[in-house]
Amino acid sequence: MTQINRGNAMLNERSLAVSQDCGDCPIRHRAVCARCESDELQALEEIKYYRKYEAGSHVIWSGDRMDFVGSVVSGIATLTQTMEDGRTQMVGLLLPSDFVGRPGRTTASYDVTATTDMVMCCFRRAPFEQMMTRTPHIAQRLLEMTLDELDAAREWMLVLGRKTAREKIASLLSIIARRDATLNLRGTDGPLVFDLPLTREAMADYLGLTLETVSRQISALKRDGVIVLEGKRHVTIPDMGRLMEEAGDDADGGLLV
Amino acid sequence: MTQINRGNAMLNERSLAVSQDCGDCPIRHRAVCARCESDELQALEEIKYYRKYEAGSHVIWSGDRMDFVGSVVSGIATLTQTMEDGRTQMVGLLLPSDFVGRPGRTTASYDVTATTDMVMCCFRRAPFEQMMTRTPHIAQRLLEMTLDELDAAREWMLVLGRKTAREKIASLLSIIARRDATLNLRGTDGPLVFDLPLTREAMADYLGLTLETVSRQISALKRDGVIVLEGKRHVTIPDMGRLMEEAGDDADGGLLV
DNA sequence: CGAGCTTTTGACTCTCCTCAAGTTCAGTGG
DNA sequence: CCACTGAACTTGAGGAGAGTCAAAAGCTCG
Repeated sequence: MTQINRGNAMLNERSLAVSQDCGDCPIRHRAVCARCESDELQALEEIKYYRKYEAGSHVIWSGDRMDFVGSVVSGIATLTQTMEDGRTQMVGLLLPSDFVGRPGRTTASYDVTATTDMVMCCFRRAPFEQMMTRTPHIAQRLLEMTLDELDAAREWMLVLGRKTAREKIASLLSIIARRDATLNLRGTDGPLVFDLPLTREAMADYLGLTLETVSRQISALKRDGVIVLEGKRHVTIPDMGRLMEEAGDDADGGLLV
Repeated sequence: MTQINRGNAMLNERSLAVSQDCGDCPIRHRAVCARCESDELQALEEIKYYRKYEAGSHVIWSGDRMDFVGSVVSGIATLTQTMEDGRTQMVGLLLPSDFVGRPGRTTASYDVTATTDMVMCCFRRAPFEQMMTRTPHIAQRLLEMTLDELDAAREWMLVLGRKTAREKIASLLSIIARRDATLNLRGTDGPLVFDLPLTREAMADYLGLTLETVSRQISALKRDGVIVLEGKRHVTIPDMGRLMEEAGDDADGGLLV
C-alpha cells in the first residue's frame, strides 16, 4: 500500500500556488463557476485560494472535517473507499474542472488522493454555501455536474457488476482515450495516443480486480493488437471501434451519444 | 427474462389514479417538493397528475423520449441497464419519495420497471423545468437528493467491486432492513422483520451475481443463523450487528453514521 | 390437479485470485 | 561508469469462488 504520511500532506498544503485571474482560468467554462456572470465571478474571486498537492499526497482523509470545497484546476486525483481489512475501491476519478466536496456536509466520506501533481481552486465551505443560496447559477451548475457524476457512477456499476476482466480493462482504456480526445480536441477516427495517468494498482482499484489480473489483461490486449504499448504507460489505440467492441459496448452508440 | 410487452405498459398508463391533495401526500416531506412553501405547492398541484403501474410493467424504456419526470408515491421500481447480450445490472432502487427522470435530458438512460404495484406523481417535463428555474426550493431539494443518490451509488460500487457473494447478500439485506426500520420508525436494536421486495433474479441483478449464487448464499446465511426465513420472502434478522459483520461493514459505524 | 412461475440444490467448469519469482527501469551513491 | 535499490510491472502455477447447466422442489392460480 502506498501510504504517504500525514505530515507530508500538511506540508504540501502550505506551499500555496499563486492566485490567478478567473478570466484566464483553464477550467472557466466547465467548472462549478461556468455559468457565473462577471459580478458573481468577482465575488467568488474574493473567497477563492489555490492549493498545490504533490503526486501521491492525500488531499482529504475519509472521516476528517471538511473545511473547504473546490475544483481541480490541473492534475488528477482519485476518490477511494477502504474496508477495514484493506480492500479498496475507487469510486471516482477527479479531473480538471471536477468538483471536490459536498456542500452541506462537514465530514469527508471518501479519501481523496492526488495521483499526479495537482492544483485546486478552493473555497472555504461556509462562505461558499452562503454564496450558493444567493447565486442560483452556482447551484444550477452544481446540480448539472452532480447529475453527470451520478450517470458516470451508474455506468461504472455495470462495469463492476457484469463485465469480464478483459472488458473492464477495455472499458477503462476507452474512457480515458475518449476523455483525452475531447480534452485535446482531437477526433476519435484516427489512432488515439495517450499516457495512462494511473498505476496498475490504481486501475485494479478502479475495476475491482487485482493488479496481476490488470497486468495480464493489458498484456493480452497488446498481444491481440487491440492496443500498442511503448514503455508501461504510453498507449496507442489503432482502432477505437475495435476497443469498444472489446469493452462490450455498442461501437456506434458509444461514439454518437 | 421477464419481458412484459409494451402494449401492456401503455394500457397501464391510461388507468390514472385519482388526484390527491399535496397536504395529505405521504411523501410530502421527503420528495422533491419537500421544501416548497404553500404557494409553490399550489403551482405544482396545477401541473401534477398521477399514474399507476402494475407490478412487472415497464415505466420507461432506455432510449425512449422522456416527456415527464416525477416522484414515486407508493410501491417500488428498479433502474436497470442492459448489455446487448442480455447481461443486466440494476443501478438504482426507487422507493417512495424517490425522483424519476433527469431535468434537461430528453431521452431516458435506463429502463425503469415497477416491481410492485406503483403510483407515481408526474409532472410534464417542460413546465417542471420552467418551474425549477423560478422556484429555487425545488432545485435545492433536487440537488440534495441527487447528492444522496450519488453517495448511495458509490457505496454500491464498493459492494460490486470488492465484496464476496456472501458479503453482497448481507449488504443488501442490511440496507433493506435499515430502510424498512426508518420508514416504519422502528429502532434497530431488537430483531428486525421485513418482506423482501425483490425476486432472487432482481437481487442477482443488483449484486452482480447469478440467481443461483444468490439462492445458495441466502441458504447459507439461514443455515448459519444470521437470518431466519419464513417462506421465500419473509425475513427476520435476530441480530443486526451480526448481519453487518457479515456484510463486511463496521457494525458500529454503519449504525451511528 | 396441472401449468407455469420462482426457488433450491447438485455436479462440473472456468475465471480470476493468491502466492511466488522474476523483469524493467529510474534514481542513488560508490 | 556501474552496481545497488526500490518501485512498478510481468509472468507462472495452483486453488477458490462464482458461473453454467441441469434437475427437482415449492407455490400460485386457473
